[in-house]
Amino acid sequence: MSPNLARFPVRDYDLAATLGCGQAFRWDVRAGTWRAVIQGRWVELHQTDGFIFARTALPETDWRWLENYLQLNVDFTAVVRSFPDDVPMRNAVAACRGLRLLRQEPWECLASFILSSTKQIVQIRQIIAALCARHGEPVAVPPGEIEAFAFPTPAQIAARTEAELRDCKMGFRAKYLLQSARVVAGGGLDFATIGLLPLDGARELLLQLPGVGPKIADCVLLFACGFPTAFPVDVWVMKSLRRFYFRNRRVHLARLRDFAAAHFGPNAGYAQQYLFHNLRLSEGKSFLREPHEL
DNA sequence: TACCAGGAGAGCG
DNA sequence: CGCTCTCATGGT
Repeated sequence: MSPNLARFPVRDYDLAATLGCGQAFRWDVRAGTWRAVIQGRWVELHQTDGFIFARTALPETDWRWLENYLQLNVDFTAVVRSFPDDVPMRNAVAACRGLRLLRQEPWECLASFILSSTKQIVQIRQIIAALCARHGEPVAVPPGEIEAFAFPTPAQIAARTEAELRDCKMGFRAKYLLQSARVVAGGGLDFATIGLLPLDGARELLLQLPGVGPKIADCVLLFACGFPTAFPVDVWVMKSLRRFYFRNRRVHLARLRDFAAAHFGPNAGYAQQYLFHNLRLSEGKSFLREPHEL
């Protein structure tokens, strides 16, 4: 096989749901084919007949970066088996079976979710696309493909002004992104060590960054740092938990966290993603859809 | 047009 | 603490 092509056998993997569900914001889909830039590499994916097919712009000798990103080694059956056997979880798994959690780059994940607060997923995607196009490095793309950009490094963002970032339509989040970028670029936060800490200690470090509260911290811990019990609580998860487990009563975040740890088990973060998406689907929010043909 | 979005921080009692 | 208000911007 050509050195820029690869093929991975998969079971219980819904690539479209996984890439289009709003855990990562840089994927574009066209005719069932997904394109993005991961770790500075242009990559194109599609799924058919039990395989995920990958194409890169440049030759690859080692595909572990992609296998890791897609979490191909995760035993999906074991994850689902670890969920509580109750009606809300059974319904959620049935509704979005094959939805996986990705393993994203920590800085990109952190920056993306700093930009996510009180924004719709479509708008988050637009902000991040603008940020990358203006301040990220161009990457190699195959002939005929449109230009693509790496996610800007902490140093690249730290070197910008708040006004330049605001020009990417991120509003009041510009200040948070800039300040957090300067902390990370200055060595004030090391993602390599965060993954070695206990969950509470790792969360505490992230919470020190401006613009990072409990929800965003847990998104980074779950989506990028490998903490399977991190449990981001946004409005959707709150709504779902209140409806199904708290008789629609209001619940404090700390209490919710204790409940999640006790009830959802070692893959609580995975369970959270299923509850999130099942509620969104039931309320008319879809996964990322292809642009309409004219 | 009006509403609201995968929140966080500051000010208040 | 616990509550409320504000922060920018644009999709629906």
